[in-house]
Amino acid sequence: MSEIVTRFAPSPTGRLHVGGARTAIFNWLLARQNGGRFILRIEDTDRQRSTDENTRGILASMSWLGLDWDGEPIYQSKRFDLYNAYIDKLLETGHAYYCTCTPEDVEAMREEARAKGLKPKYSGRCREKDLGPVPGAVVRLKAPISGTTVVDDMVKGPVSVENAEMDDMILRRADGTPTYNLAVVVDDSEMGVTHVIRGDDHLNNTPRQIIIYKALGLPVPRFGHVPMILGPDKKKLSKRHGATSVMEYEKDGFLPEAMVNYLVRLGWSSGDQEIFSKDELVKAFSTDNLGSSAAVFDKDKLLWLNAHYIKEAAPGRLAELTAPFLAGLGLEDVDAAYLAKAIPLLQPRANTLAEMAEKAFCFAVADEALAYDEKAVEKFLTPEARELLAALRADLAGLDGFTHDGLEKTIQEFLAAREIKFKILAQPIRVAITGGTASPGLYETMEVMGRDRVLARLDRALTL
RNA sequence: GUCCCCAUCGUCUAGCCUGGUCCAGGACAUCGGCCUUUCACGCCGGUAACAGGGGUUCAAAUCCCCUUGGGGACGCCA
Repeated sequence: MSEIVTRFAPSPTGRLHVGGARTAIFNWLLARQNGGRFILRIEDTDRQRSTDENTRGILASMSWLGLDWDGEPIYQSKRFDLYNAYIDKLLETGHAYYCTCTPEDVEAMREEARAKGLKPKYSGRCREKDLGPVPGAVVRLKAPISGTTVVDDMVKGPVSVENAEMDDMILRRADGTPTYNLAVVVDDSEMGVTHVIRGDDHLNNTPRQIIIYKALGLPVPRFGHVPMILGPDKKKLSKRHGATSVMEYEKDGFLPEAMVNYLVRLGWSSGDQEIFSKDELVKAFSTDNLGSSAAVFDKDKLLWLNAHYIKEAAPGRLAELTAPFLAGLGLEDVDAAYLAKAIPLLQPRANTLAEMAEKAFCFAVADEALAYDEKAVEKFLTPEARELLAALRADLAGLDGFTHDGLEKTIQEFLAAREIKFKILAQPIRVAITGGTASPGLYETMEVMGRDRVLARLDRALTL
Protein backbone atom coordinates (compact mmCIF):
# COMPACT_ATOMS: atom_id res chain seq x y z
CA MET A 1 0.00 0.00 0.00
CA SER A 2 1.31 3.41 -0.91
CA GLU A 3 2.20 6.02 1.66
CA ILE A 4 -0.48 8.36 2.91
CA VAL A 5 0.31 12.03 2.48
CA THR A 6 -1.89 14.72 3.96
CA ARG A 7 -1.49 18.43 4.24
CA PHE A 8 -2.79 21.51 5.93
CA ALA A 9 -2.89 24.59 3.74
CA PRO A 10 -3.77 27.77 5.63
CA SER A 11 -3.63 31.17 4.02
CA PRO A 12 -1.82 33.70 6.19
CA THR A 13 -4.51 36.32 6.06
CA GLY A 14 -5.26 35.96 9.74
CA ARG A 15 -4.56 33.86 12.79
CA LEU A 16 -5.12 30.13 12.97
CA HIS A 17 -8.88 29.76 13.33
CA VAL A 18 -10.27 26.94 15.48
CA GLY A 19 -11.95 25.52 12.40
CA GLY A 20 -8.66 25.47 10.55
CA ALA A 21 -6.97 23.96 13.56
CA ARG A 22 -9.51 21.18 13.58
CA THR A 23 -8.93 20.21 9.96
CA ALA A 24 -5.19 20.43 10.61
CA ILE A 25 -5.61 17.98 13.47
CA PHE A 26 -7.62 15.56 11.36
CA ASN A 27 -5.02 15.60 8.59
CA TRP A 28 -2.21 15.23 11.10
CA LEU A 29 -3.99 12.30 12.74
CA LEU A 30 -4.56 10.53 9.45
CA ALA A 31 -0.91 10.85 8.49
CA ARG A 32 0.52 9.90 11.87
CA GLN A 33 -1.76 6.94 12.26
CA ASN A 34 -0.56 5.48 8.97
CA GLY A 35 3.06 6.39 9.25
CA GLY A 36 2.56 8.82 6.41
CA ARG A 37 3.62 12.39 5.91
CA PHE A 38 1.90 15.58 6.99
CA ILE A 39 2.89 18.64 5.02
CA LEU A 40 2.31 22.29 5.73
CA ARG A 41 1.68 24.60 2.83
CA ILE A 42 1.24 28.33 3.16
CA GLU A 43 -1.21 29.64 0.61
CA ASP A 44 0.07 33.15 0.30
CA THR A 45 -0.73 33.90 -3.31
CA ASP A 46 -2.83 36.85 -2.24
CA ARG A 47 0.05 39.19 -1.54
CA GLN A 48 -2.29 41.94 -0.46
CA ARG A 49 -3.71 40.16 2.53
CA SER A 50 -0.93 37.73 3.43
CA THR A 51 1.60 38.76 6.04
CA ASP A 52 4.71 37.19 7.50
CA GLU A 53 3.42 37.91 10.94
CA ASN A 54 0.35 35.79 10.28
CA THR A 55 2.52 33.00 8.91
CA ARG A 56 4.65 33.02 12.03
CA GLY A 57 1.53 33.08 14.17
CA ILE A 58 0.06 30.08 12.39
CA LEU A 59 3.28 28.09 12.72
CA ALA A 60 3.44 29.01 16.39
CA SER A 61 -0.12 27.86 16.97
CA MET A 62 0.54 24.60 15.16
CA SER A 63 3.54 23.97 17.36
CA TRP A 64 1.59 24.91 20.45
CA LEU A 65 -1.04 22.33 19.54
CA GLY A 66 1.70 19.77 19.06
CA LEU A 67 1.06 19.30 15.36
CA ASP A 68 4.45 18.68 13.85
CA TRP A 69 4.83 18.77 10.09
CA ASP A 70 7.23 16.96 7.84
CA GLY A 71 9.83 18.91 5.92
CA GLU A 72 9.89 22.65 5.48
CA PRO A 73 6.63 24.51 4.93
CA ILE A 74 5.92 25.15 1.28
CA TYR A 75 5.13 28.70 0.23
CA GLN A 76 2.96 29.11 -2.80
CA SER A 77 4.30 32.58 -3.44
CA LYS A 78 7.63 30.99 -4.37
CA ARG A 79 6.18 28.56 -6.87
CA PHE A 80 4.60 30.79 -9.49
CA ASP A 81 6.90 29.43 -12.21
CA LEU A 82 5.67 25.95 -11.49
CA TYR A 83 2.02 26.97 -11.69
CA ASN A 84 2.60 28.85 -14.91
CA ALA A 85 4.29 25.85 -16.45
CA TYR A 86 1.16 23.82 -15.74
CA ILE A 87 -1.06 26.53 -17.14
CA ASP A 88 1.02 26.63 -20.30
CA LYS A 89 0.65 22.89 -20.58
CA LEU A 90 -3.11 23.26 -20.34
CA LEU A 91 -2.98 25.94 -23.01
CA GLU A 92 -0.94 23.70 -25.29
CA THR A 93 -3.25 20.74 -24.90
CA GLY A 94 -6.30 22.84 -25.63
CA HIS A 95 -7.70 22.56 -22.10
CA ALA A 96 -7.40 26.29 -21.54
CA TYR A 97 -7.75 29.48 -23.50
CA TYR A 98 -7.09 33.19 -23.32
CA CYS A 99 -9.95 35.49 -22.49
CA THR A 100 -10.05 39.24 -22.88
CA CYS A 101 -13.36 39.93 -21.20
CA THR A 102 -13.04 42.58 -18.51
CA PRO A 103 -14.27 42.09 -14.96
CA GLU A 104 -17.11 44.48 -15.86
CA ASP A 105 -18.06 42.33 -18.85
CA VAL A 106 -18.15 39.25 -16.65
CA GLU A 107 -20.16 41.00 -13.99
CA ALA A 108 -22.72 41.93 -16.65
CA MET A 109 -22.95 38.29 -17.73
CA ARG A 110 -23.52 37.26 -14.14
CA GLU A 111 -26.24 39.83 -13.75
CA GLU A 112 -27.92 38.56 -16.85
CA ALA A 113 -27.82 34.98 -15.61
CA ARG A 114 -29.15 36.03 -12.23
CA ALA A 115 -31.97 37.88 -13.88
CA LYS A 116 -32.95 34.68 -15.65
CA GLY A 117 -32.92 32.82 -12.36
CA LEU A 118 -29.80 30.91 -13.30
CA LYS A 119 -26.56 30.47 -11.48
CA PRO A 120 -24.34 33.50 -12.13
CA LYS A 121 -21.42 32.49 -14.31
CA TYR A 122 -19.10 33.42 -17.13
CA SER A 123 -20.74 32.93 -20.51
CA GLY A 124 -17.76 31.44 -22.33
CA ARG A 125 -17.62 34.26 -24.82
CA CYS A 126 -13.89 33.88 -25.60
CA ARG A 127 -13.94 30.10 -25.39
CA GLU A 128 -13.82 29.49 -29.11
CA LYS A 129 -12.06 32.68 -30.18
CA ASP A 130 -8.68 31.00 -30.10
CA LEU A 131 -7.03 34.16 -28.82
CA GLY A 132 -3.28 34.42 -28.39
CA PRO A 133 -1.39 35.73 -25.33
CA VAL A 134 -2.77 39.25 -25.50
CA PRO A 135 -1.50 41.55 -22.75
CA GLY A 136 -4.07 41.81 -19.98
CA ALA A 137 -5.82 38.60 -20.96
CA VAL A 138 -6.60 35.95 -18.39
CA VAL A 139 -6.37 32.22 -18.96
CA ARG A 140 -9.51 30.22 -18.43
CA LEU A 141 -10.06 26.50 -18.17
CA LYS A 142 -12.06 24.99 -21.00
CA ALA A 143 -14.33 23.06 -18.70
CA PRO A 144 -16.64 20.30 -19.87
CA ILE A 145 -20.10 21.66 -20.56
CA SER A 146 -22.00 18.43 -20.17
CA GLY A 147 -21.79 15.38 -17.98
CA THR A 148 -21.42 15.05 -14.25
CA THR A 149 -18.49 15.27 -11.89
CA VAL A 150 -18.58 13.13 -8.81
CA VAL A 151 -16.67 13.64 -5.58
CA ASP A 152 -16.44 10.39 -3.69
CA ASP A 153 -16.22 12.13 -0.37
CA MET A 154 -14.90 10.34 2.71
CA VAL A 155 -17.43 11.97 4.96
CA LYS A 156 -20.34 12.98 2.74
CA GLY A 157 -20.33 10.01 0.42
CA PRO A 158 -20.74 10.53 -3.31
CA VAL A 159 -21.57 14.11 -4.22
CA SER A 160 -22.33 14.81 -7.84
CA VAL A 161 -22.53 18.11 -9.63
CA GLU A 162 -23.62 18.82 -13.18
CA ASN A 163 -20.70 20.15 -15.21
CA ALA A 164 -23.08 22.68 -16.69
CA GLU A 165 -23.23 24.27 -13.25
CA MET A 166 -19.60 25.25 -13.42
CA ASP A 167 -18.14 27.94 -15.61
CA ASP A 168 -14.74 28.31 -17.19
CA MET A 169 -12.79 29.38 -14.17
CA ILE A 170 -9.80 31.63 -14.38
CA LEU A 171 -6.49 29.86 -13.95
CA ARG A 172 -4.14 32.79 -14.51
CA ARG A 173 -5.02 36.35 -13.70
CA ALA A 174 -4.37 39.34 -15.91
CA ASP A 175 -1.30 40.13 -13.80
CA GLY A 176 0.11 36.69 -14.56
CA THR A 177 -0.46 35.16 -11.13
CA PRO A 178 -2.18 31.78 -10.74
CA THR A 179 -5.51 31.42 -8.98
CA TYR A 180 -6.31 29.33 -5.95
CA ASN A 181 -7.92 26.33 -7.61
CA LEU A 182 -5.07 25.86 -10.07
CA ALA A 183 -2.35 26.29 -7.47
CA VAL A 184 -4.01 23.85 -5.09
CA VAL A 185 -4.25 21.16 -7.71
CA VAL A 186 -0.68 21.62 -8.87
CA ASP A 187 0.65 21.60 -5.33
CA ASP A 188 -1.35 18.67 -4.06
CA SER A 189 -0.23 16.73 -7.08
CA GLU A 190 3.43 17.77 -6.86
CA MET A 191 3.49 17.06 -3.15
CA GLY A 192 2.01 13.63 -3.66
CA VAL A 193 -0.97 14.38 -1.44
CA THR A 194 -3.24 11.35 -1.24
CA HIS A 195 -5.92 12.54 1.20
CA VAL A 196 -7.38 15.98 1.65
CA ILE A 197 -9.50 16.71 4.71
CA ARG A 198 -10.80 20.25 4.64
CA GLY A 199 -13.78 22.38 5.54
CA ASP A 200 -17.23 21.95 4.14
CA ASP A 201 -16.99 25.37 2.55
CA HIS A 202 -14.63 23.88 -0.04
CA LEU A 203 -17.03 21.17 -1.14
CA ASN A 204 -18.31 23.38 -3.93
CA ASN A 205 -14.98 23.91 -5.58
CA THR A 206 -13.84 20.35 -5.26
CA PRO A 207 -15.58 19.35 -8.52
CA ARG A 208 -13.79 22.30 -10.14
CA GLN A 209 -10.48 21.00 -8.92
CA ILE A 210 -11.30 17.51 -10.11
CA ILE A 211 -11.89 18.93 -13.56
CA ILE A 212 -8.43 20.48 -13.48
CA TYR A 213 -6.89 17.18 -12.36
CA LYS A 214 -8.55 15.49 -15.28
CA ALA A 215 -7.49 18.13 -17.79
CA LEU A 216 -3.95 17.66 -16.53
CA GLY A 217 -4.24 13.90 -16.61
CA LEU A 218 -3.34 13.69 -12.93
CA PRO A 219 -4.62 11.21 -10.33
CA VAL A 220 -7.28 12.68 -8.04
CA PRO A 221 -6.70 12.41 -4.27
CA ARG A 222 -9.35 11.30 -1.79
CA PHE A 223 -11.36 14.15 -0.32
CA GLY A 224 -13.11 14.45 3.01
CA HIS A 225 -15.16 17.53 3.79
CA VAL A 226 -15.83 18.13 7.44
CA PRO A 227 -18.67 20.42 8.49
CA MET A 228 -17.92 23.86 9.70
CA ILE A 229 -17.95 25.08 13.25
CA LEU A 230 -20.89 27.31 14.16
CA GLY A 231 -21.45 29.90 16.84
CA PRO A 232 -24.24 29.54 19.43
CA ASP A 233 -26.58 31.25 16.96
CA LYS A 234 -25.80 28.52 14.41
CA LYS A 235 -24.06 30.93 12.12
CA LYS A 236 -20.53 30.37 10.88
CA LEU A 237 -18.24 30.95 13.84
CA SER A 238 -16.78 34.43 13.66
CA LYS A 239 -15.23 37.15 15.78
CA ARG A 240 -18.54 38.39 17.01
CA HIS A 241 -19.01 35.07 18.80
CA GLY A 242 -15.88 35.73 20.84
CA ALA A 243 -12.52 34.04 20.60
CA THR A 244 -12.01 32.25 17.30
CA SER A 245 -8.27 31.90 17.01
CA VAL A 246 -6.16 29.27 18.65
CA MET A 247 -3.86 31.99 19.90
CA GLU A 248 -6.64 33.66 21.85
CA TYR A 249 -7.36 30.44 23.68
CA GLU A 250 -3.71 30.10 24.52
CA LYS A 251 -3.79 33.63 25.91
CA ASP A 252 -6.93 32.85 27.88
CA GLY A 253 -5.16 30.04 29.69
CA PHE A 254 -6.24 26.91 27.86
CA LEU A 255 -3.99 23.89 27.63
CA PRO A 256 -3.14 22.60 24.17
CA GLU A 257 -4.19 19.05 25.01
CA ALA A 258 -7.64 20.33 26.04
CA MET A 259 -7.93 22.29 22.82
CA VAL A 260 -6.98 19.31 20.68
CA ASN A 261 -9.26 16.95 22.57
CA TYR A 262 -12.17 19.35 22.30
CA LEU A 263 -11.71 20.16 18.64
CA VAL A 264 -11.40 16.52 17.66
CA ARG A 265 -14.53 15.55 19.54
CA LEU A 266 -16.39 18.32 17.77
CA GLY A 267 -17.48 16.38 14.73
CA TRP A 268 -15.78 13.12 15.47
CA SER A 269 -16.42 10.42 18.03
CA SER A 270 -15.42 6.98 19.11
CA GLY A 271 -18.27 5.44 21.05
CA ASP A 272 -18.86 7.16 24.39
CA GLN A 273 -15.27 8.16 25.02
CA GLU A 274 -14.77 11.84 25.78
CA ILE A 275 -11.18 12.06 26.96
CA PHE A 276 -8.45 11.23 24.48
CA SER A 277 -4.71 11.52 24.78
CA LYS A 278 -2.75 12.25 21.62
CA ASP A 279 -1.69 8.63 21.40
CA GLU A 280 -5.22 7.39 21.83
CA LEU A 281 -6.38 9.72 19.09
CA VAL A 282 -3.73 8.51 16.71
CA LYS A 283 -4.84 4.95 17.39
CA ALA A 284 -8.59 5.53 17.35
CA PHE A 285 -8.95 8.07 14.57
CA SER A 286 -10.87 7.07 11.49
CA THR A 287 -12.51 9.12 8.79
CA ASP A 288 -15.41 6.67 9.06
CA ASN A 289 -16.73 8.28 12.21
CA LEU A 290 -16.32 11.87 11.20
CA GLY A 291 -19.72 13.50 11.58
CA SER A 292 -21.45 15.11 8.65
CA SER A 293 -23.50 17.82 10.30
CA ALA A 294 -22.30 21.21 11.47
CA ALA A 295 -21.39 21.62 15.12
CA VAL A 296 -21.82 24.49 17.55
CA PHE A 297 -18.70 25.53 19.40
CA ASP A 298 -19.47 25.01 23.09
CA LYS A 299 -17.07 26.88 25.30
CA ASP A 300 -18.47 25.26 28.45
CA LYS A 301 -17.38 21.85 27.32
CA LEU A 302 -13.96 23.16 26.35
CA LEU A 303 -13.72 24.64 29.83
CA TRP A 304 -14.62 21.31 31.36
CA LEU A 305 -11.94 19.55 29.36
CA ASN A 306 -9.44 22.23 30.28
CA ALA A 307 -10.27 21.79 33.95
CA HIS A 308 -9.81 18.06 33.50
CA TYR A 309 -6.37 18.43 31.99
CA ILE A 310 -5.35 20.96 34.60
CA LYS A 311 -6.18 18.42 37.27
CA GLU A 312 -4.01 15.86 35.51
CA ALA A 313 -1.05 18.03 34.66
CA ALA A 314 2.26 17.91 36.53
CA PRO A 315 2.50 20.78 39.06
CA GLY A 316 5.92 21.77 37.81
CA ARG A 317 4.67 22.26 34.29
CA LEU A 318 1.63 24.15 35.54
CA ALA A 319 3.83 26.41 37.62
CA GLU A 320 5.82 27.27 34.54
CA LEU A 321 2.69 27.91 32.49
CA THR A 322 1.05 29.95 35.24
CA ALA A 323 3.99 32.27 35.84
CA PRO A 324 3.26 34.48 32.81
CA PHE A 325 -0.33 34.86 33.95
CA LEU A 326 0.83 35.88 37.42
CA ALA A 327 3.15 38.36 35.78
CA GLY A 328 0.12 39.70 33.98
CA LEU A 329 -1.43 40.31 37.40
CA GLY A 330 1.65 42.22 38.47
CA LEU A 331 3.61 39.48 40.20
CA GLU A 332 6.92 38.98 38.45
CA ASP A 333 9.60 36.49 39.42
CA VAL A 334 7.50 34.34 41.69
CA ASP A 335 9.58 31.56 43.23
CA ALA A 336 8.96 28.55 40.98
CA ALA A 337 9.39 25.93 43.68
CA TYR A 338 6.97 27.69 46.01
CA LEU A 339 4.46 28.11 43.22
CA ALA A 340 4.76 24.45 42.32
CA LYS A 341 3.89 23.54 45.92
CA ALA A 342 0.78 25.70 45.89
CA ILE A 343 -0.46 24.44 42.55
CA PRO A 344 -1.71 21.01 43.61
CA LEU A 345 -4.11 22.76 45.96
CA LEU A 346 -5.41 24.86 43.11
CA GLN A 347 -5.67 22.20 40.43
CA PRO A 348 -9.19 21.07 41.32
CA ARG A 349 -10.27 24.70 41.57
CA ALA A 350 -9.04 26.29 38.35
CA ASN A 351 -10.62 25.93 34.95
CA THR A 352 -7.93 27.87 33.12
CA LEU A 353 -4.38 28.99 33.72
CA ALA A 354 -5.73 32.50 34.12
CA GLU A 355 -7.91 31.30 36.99
CA MET A 356 -4.97 29.37 38.34
CA ALA A 357 -3.01 32.60 38.51
CA GLU A 358 -5.87 34.44 40.19
CA LYS A 359 -6.10 31.78 42.85
CA ALA A 360 -2.34 31.54 43.26
CA PHE A 361 -2.15 35.28 43.70
CA CYS A 362 -2.79 35.28 47.46
CA PHE A 363 -0.10 32.66 47.90
CA ALA A 364 2.49 34.54 45.92
CA VAL A 365 1.81 38.13 46.90
CA ALA A 366 4.01 39.75 49.55
CA ASP A 367 2.49 39.59 53.05
CA GLU A 368 2.31 43.35 53.39
CA ALA A 369 0.62 43.63 50.00
CA LEU A 370 -2.07 41.02 50.62
CA ALA A 371 -5.46 42.56 49.98
CA TYR A 372 -8.17 41.86 52.50
CA ASP A 373 -11.77 41.61 51.48
CA GLU A 374 -13.55 44.23 53.54
CA LYS A 375 -16.78 42.37 54.01
CA ALA A 376 -14.95 39.20 54.99
CA VAL A 377 -12.93 41.06 57.59
CA GLU A 378 -16.01 42.65 59.02
CA LYS A 379 -17.91 39.41 59.18
CA PHE A 380 -15.23 37.03 60.42
CA LEU A 381 -12.54 39.03 62.21
CA THR A 382 -14.78 39.80 65.13
CA PRO A 383 -13.34 40.71 68.52
CA GLU A 384 -13.92 37.14 69.70
CA ALA A 385 -12.27 35.72 66.60
CA ARG A 386 -9.28 38.01 67.04
CA GLU A 387 -8.81 36.77 70.55
CA LEU A 388 -8.77 33.20 69.31
CA LEU A 389 -6.39 34.01 66.48
CA ALA A 390 -4.00 35.75 68.85
CA ALA A 391 -3.97 32.70 71.10
CA LEU A 392 -3.57 30.36 68.17
CA ARG A 393 -0.70 32.41 66.86
CA ALA A 394 1.29 31.62 69.96
CA ASP A 395 0.66 27.89 69.53
CA LEU A 396 1.65 28.02 65.86
CA ALA A 397 4.78 29.96 66.58
CA GLY A 398 5.97 27.23 68.89
CA LEU A 399 4.90 24.40 66.67
CA ASP A 400 7.58 21.89 65.90
CA GLY A 401 7.65 21.70 62.10
CA PHE A 402 4.84 23.20 60.07
CA THR A 403 3.17 20.30 58.34
CA HIS A 404 -0.41 19.43 57.53
CA ASP A 405 -0.57 16.77 60.25
CA GLY A 406 1.23 18.85 62.82
CA LEU A 407 -1.03 21.80 62.14
CA GLU A 408 -4.14 19.68 62.32
CA LYS A 409 -3.07 18.18 65.63
CA THR A 410 -2.24 21.57 67.11
CA ILE A 411 -5.42 23.19 65.99
CA GLN A 412 -7.59 20.29 67.06
CA GLU A 413 -6.03 20.39 70.51
CA PHE A 414 -6.50 24.14 70.57
CA LEU A 415 -10.19 23.64 69.81
CA ALA A 416 -10.62 20.80 72.27
CA ALA A 417 -9.11 22.84 75.07
CA ARG A 418 -11.66 25.55 74.44
CA GLU A 419 -14.50 23.22 73.57
CA ILE A 420 -15.26 24.97 70.31
CA LYS A 421 -15.81 23.71 66.82
CA PHE A 422 -13.50 24.13 63.90
CA LYS A 423 -16.27 25.96 62.07
CA ILE A 424 -15.88 28.87 64.45
CA LEU A 425 -12.19 29.23 63.82
CA ALA A 426 -11.87 28.21 60.19
CA GLN A 427 -13.15 31.28 58.39
CA PRO A 428 -11.30 33.75 60.61
CA ILE A 429 -8.04 31.91 59.91
CA ARG A 430 -8.84 31.77 56.21
CA VAL A 431 -9.58 35.46 55.99
CA ALA A 432 -6.44 36.26 57.98
CA ILE A 433 -4.04 34.30 55.79
CA THR A 434 -5.65 34.52 52.36
CA GLY A 435 -7.59 37.76 52.58
CA GLY A 436 -10.80 36.13 51.48
CA THR A 437 -13.41 33.52 52.28
CA ALA A 438 -12.64 30.95 49.63
CA SER A 439 -9.46 28.94 49.51
CA PRO A 440 -8.12 25.41 49.56
CA GLY A 441 -8.13 23.47 52.83
CA LEU A 442 -6.54 25.36 55.68
CA TYR A 443 -4.00 22.82 56.85
CA GLU A 444 -2.54 22.34 53.41
CA THR A 445 -2.68 26.03 52.68
CA MET A 446 -0.78 26.83 55.84
CA GLU A 447 1.77 24.11 55.20
CA VAL A 448 2.45 25.45 51.73
CA MET A 449 2.66 29.05 52.91
CA GLY A 450 4.98 28.15 55.71
CA ARG A 451 5.29 29.46 59.22
CA ASP A 452 6.78 32.87 58.46
CA ARG A 453 4.09 33.80 56.01
CA VAL A 454 1.27 32.51 58.16
CA LEU A 455 2.47 34.29 61.28
CA ALA A 456 3.14 37.51 59.41
CA ARG A 457 -0.33 37.48 57.94
CA LEU A 458 -1.96 36.60 61.23
CA ASP A 459 -0.17 39.59 62.76
CA ARG A 460 -1.26 41.82 59.98
CA ALA A 461 -4.85 40.65 60.19
CA LEU A 462 -4.93 41.44 63.90
CA THR A 463 -4.03 45.03 63.18
CA LEU A 464 -6.85 45.55 60.70
C1' G B 1 -32.17 33.38 -7.19
C1' U B 2 -29.23 28.81 -8.60
C1' C B 3 -26.37 24.71 -6.95
C1' C B 4 -24.32 21.71 -2.96
C1' C B 5 -24.49 19.88 2.06
C1' C B 6 -26.99 18.83 6.68
C1' A B 7 -31.22 17.42 10.25
C1' U B 8 -31.35 12.51 17.57
C1' C B 9 -31.85 15.99 24.55
C1' G B 10 -30.21 23.51 25.26
C1' U B 11 -24.98 21.82 23.28
C1' C B 12 -21.36 17.74 21.51
C1' U B 13 -22.72 13.01 20.17
C1' A B 14 -23.84 7.00 20.23
C1' G B 15 -27.35 4.24 17.52
C1' C B 16 -28.59 4.77 11.17
C1' C B 17 -24.68 1.70 6.29
C1' U B 18 -26.05 -4.37 7.95
C1' G B 19 -34.54 -2.22 10.09
C1' G B 20 -36.57 -5.55 15.66
C1' U B 21 -31.93 -6.04 21.52
C1' C B 22 -33.93 1.98 21.72
C1' C B 23 -40.89 3.77 25.58
C1' A B 24 -33.22 6.00 22.34
C1' G B 25 -27.20 5.46 25.51
C1' G B 26 -22.94 8.78 27.05
C1' A B 27 -20.78 13.71 27.91
C1' C B 28 -21.17 19.22 28.82
C1' A B 29 -24.63 22.56 30.81
C1' U B 30 -28.82 22.67 34.19
C1' C B 31 -31.74 21.06 38.63
C1' G B 32 -31.86 18.13 43.36
C1' G B 33 -29.04 15.39 47.08
C1' C B 34 -24.49 13.52 49.55
C1' C B 35 -19.52 14.81 51.18
C1' U B 36 -17.59 19.26 53.82
C1' U B 37 -13.45 24.12 57.66
C1' U B 38 -14.88 28.01 52.95
C1' C B 39 -14.56 27.46 47.63
C1' A B 40 -13.88 23.72 44.54
C1' C B 41 -13.16 18.38 43.36
C1' G B 42 -15.75 13.95 43.82
C1' C B 43 -20.08 10.81 44.26
C1' C B 44 -25.49 9.75 43.64
C1' G B 45 -30.05 11.04 41.29
C1' G B 46 -33.55 14.05 38.06
C1' U B 47 -35.40 17.05 33.75
C1' A B 48 -34.47 16.80 28.59
C1' A B 49 -34.27 14.57 21.77
C1' C B 50 -35.44 10.77 16.92
C1' A B 51 -38.01 18.45 12.64
C1' G B 52 -43.04 17.43 10.05
C1' G B 53 -45.77 14.52 6.53
C1' G B 54 -46.21 10.54 3.38
C1' G B 55 -44.65 5.77 1.90
C1' U B 56 -41.96 0.51 2.12
C1' U B 57 -42.35 -3.38 6.00
C1' C B 58 -45.13 -7.97 10.48
C1' A B 59 -41.72 -4.07 12.47
C1' A B 60 -38.43 2.48 11.08
C1' A B 61 -34.47 6.93 14.85
C1' U B 62 -32.71 3.41 11.21
C1' C B 63 -34.69 2.46 4.00
C1' C B 64 -37.36 5.83 0.03
C1' C B 65 -39.98 10.48 -1.30
C1' C B 66 -41.85 15.33 -0.22
C1' U B 67 -42.09 19.61 2.94
C1' U B 68 -39.89 22.64 6.44
C1' G B 69 -35.68 24.40 8.81
C1' G B 70 -30.37 25.34 9.03
C1' G B 71 -25.58 25.88 6.76
C1' G B 72 -22.33 26.68 2.65
C1' A B 73 -20.93 28.11 -2.30
C1' C B 74 -21.77 30.95 -6.48
C1' G B 75 -14.64 36.30 -7.09
C1' C B 76 -9.03 38.13 -11.91
C1' C B 77 -10.10 35.74 -2.33
C1' A B 78 -8.22 31.56 -0.37
